[in-house]
Amino acid sequence: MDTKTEKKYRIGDFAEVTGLSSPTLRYYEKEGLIKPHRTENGLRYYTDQDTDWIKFLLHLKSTGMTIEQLKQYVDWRAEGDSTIDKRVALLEDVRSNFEKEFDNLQKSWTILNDKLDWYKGKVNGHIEDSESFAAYLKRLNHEE
Amino acid sequence: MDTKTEKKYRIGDFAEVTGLSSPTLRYYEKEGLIKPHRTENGLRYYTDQDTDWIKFLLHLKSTGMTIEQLKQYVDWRAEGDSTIDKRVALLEDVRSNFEKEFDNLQKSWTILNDKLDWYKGKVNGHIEDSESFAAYLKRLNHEE
DNA sequence: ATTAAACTTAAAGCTAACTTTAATATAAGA
DNA sequence: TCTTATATTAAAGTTAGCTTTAAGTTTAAT
Repeated sequence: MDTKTEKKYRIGDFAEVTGLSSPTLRYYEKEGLIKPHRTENGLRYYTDQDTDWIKFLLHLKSTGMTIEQLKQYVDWRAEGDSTIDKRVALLEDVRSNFEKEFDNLQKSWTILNDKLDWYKGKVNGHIEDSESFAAYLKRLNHEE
Repeated sequence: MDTKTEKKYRIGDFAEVTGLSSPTLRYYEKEGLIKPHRTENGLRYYTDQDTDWIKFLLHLKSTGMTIEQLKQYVDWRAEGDSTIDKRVALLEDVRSNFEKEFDNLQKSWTILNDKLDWYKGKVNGHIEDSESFAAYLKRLNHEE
């Protein structure tokens, strides 16, 4: 009566599922971020639960968490519910840094767009050829 | 009748102004991103125009432009108006990549926040202890 | 005039996050 | 059964973007 036959992925298939390479998966394992299962012959295999974790891990990574921080997170998780506060504190710290960086990025995006507008204005002549980009930004109130 | 006495910054002061280190400024110079002036004794100095350029460069950098791409941009700029199309194309390419990455970051930010909410719900008991994070995301319609 | 801080160069070193290599073993399909 | 794909390990190599070092020179303040 097996209520749920778990799908098993070998490293190559799991690499496709996650968008990572096999060497990267082995690297993450070596760094302690994943713990795949093994067949009786010693081959790695991964399950759908591992997929969930990898996806979450990749989101954390793109918010700026380093491998080392992720490792810390994994270790705390393995210790159980007594470390929830630490995990929350870590994630809140990551979020706070990320938000700062995110604001910077928005600013940079604005400046990049301004520059493209400036080029276009220059090319079809509705911005004075003599108006510097710095002056243009000042006029838009986008300078720092 | 000197209509405008330009302020001159030595590398250490310019480092403070830009938030970069002196070695980084020398490195950027070696890579062809800046061309400071020199005193008669060979010391570098920078002007307010250089500040504008560095600020813009740092914005481009944070949108994902590499040193190499910045160097290309600088070279084209030095060639004059005939390369405006190339520069615009480069910046548009950078913008497009940036926008994709930005969407990802927004998604990651959402997931990070969901995780923190999940932890909080778990701790003060209004999320079933048995509800996995994956299930929680599904309930919020935030899964991939 | 002296001294300390700041500058000069070229080259080597560092860090994060992989990627590649080499030599070998296991597994899956015809 | 044979062949080919995929797996195994440990270790070395790569890349971007700086940072540090070493040995000497210039500047600024006392």
